[in-house]
Amino acid sequence: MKQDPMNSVFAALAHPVRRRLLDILVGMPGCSVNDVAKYVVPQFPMSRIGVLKHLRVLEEAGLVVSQKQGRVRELYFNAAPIQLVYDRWTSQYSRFWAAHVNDIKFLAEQEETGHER
Amino acid sequence: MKQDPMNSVFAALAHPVRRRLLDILVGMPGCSVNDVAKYVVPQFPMSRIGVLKHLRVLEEAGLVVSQKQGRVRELYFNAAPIQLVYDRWTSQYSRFWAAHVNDIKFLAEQEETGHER
DNA sequence: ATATCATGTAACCTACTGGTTACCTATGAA
DNA sequence: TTCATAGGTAACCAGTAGGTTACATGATAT
Repeated sequence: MKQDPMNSVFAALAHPVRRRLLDILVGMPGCSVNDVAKYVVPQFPMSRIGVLKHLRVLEEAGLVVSQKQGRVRELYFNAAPIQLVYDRWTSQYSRFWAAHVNDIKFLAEQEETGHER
Repeated sequence: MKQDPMNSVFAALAHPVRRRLLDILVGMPGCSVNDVAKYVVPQFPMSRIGVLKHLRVLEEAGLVVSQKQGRVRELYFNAAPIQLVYDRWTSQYSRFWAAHVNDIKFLAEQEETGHER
């Protein structure tokens, strides 16, 4: 059905609740399902099951990986699918990105020298 | 409804036909609606109106801009919204991109020295 | 052992997305 | 003027995405 694996990634990123979920997992890796629900529900009112279903979409896209510890499931963000998308798009649209490569080089040097921000 | 302008960008990118349309416009800037339909329909069988509706979604997200010349509409890809998304995401997820910054630096130097590929 | 808590499944409902056909408008060509 | 062509609107329809409640399961704490 989804012959293109990028498709599920784009589809997963299309919903604001799922992007928020990724934000939360980036900031708090290893979060449990209930924890993550506590953080997202005030902004996007919905039931715990709603959150669960969004998490499943993210997992099927490979953007979230999880590991069960006892009865809690630890959730982690996985950047690999996004990087795949990025690589393909930059090679295809590279000339449209020319204006930004200097910013990226700057960021790269910041990372190398250990400077934060 | 869409308080976040990034939302419409992500939503627009979520559909494979719309991503294909962007590809076509990157390769053939100034294409007409009918031309673009001729290219996309063999891959994604649908009517001209279907293509038209996808184009509208892309335009509302700012990913496509158009300009009417006589009775034909010239369509162009616009990278600005994608770059906005990219900027916000890299600043937020920068540490997850560390493994790739060297590739990006390499790409940047390729661009500077005018090397293609 | 029992109660509680974290997670998951099932069934269902609503609204919107993605598609269609039919018709309309306006420009360019004969 | 008349015809063909490029584009657009309107109305409609089916499928699925996103949400719910109710219930089930399995691990932990008392």
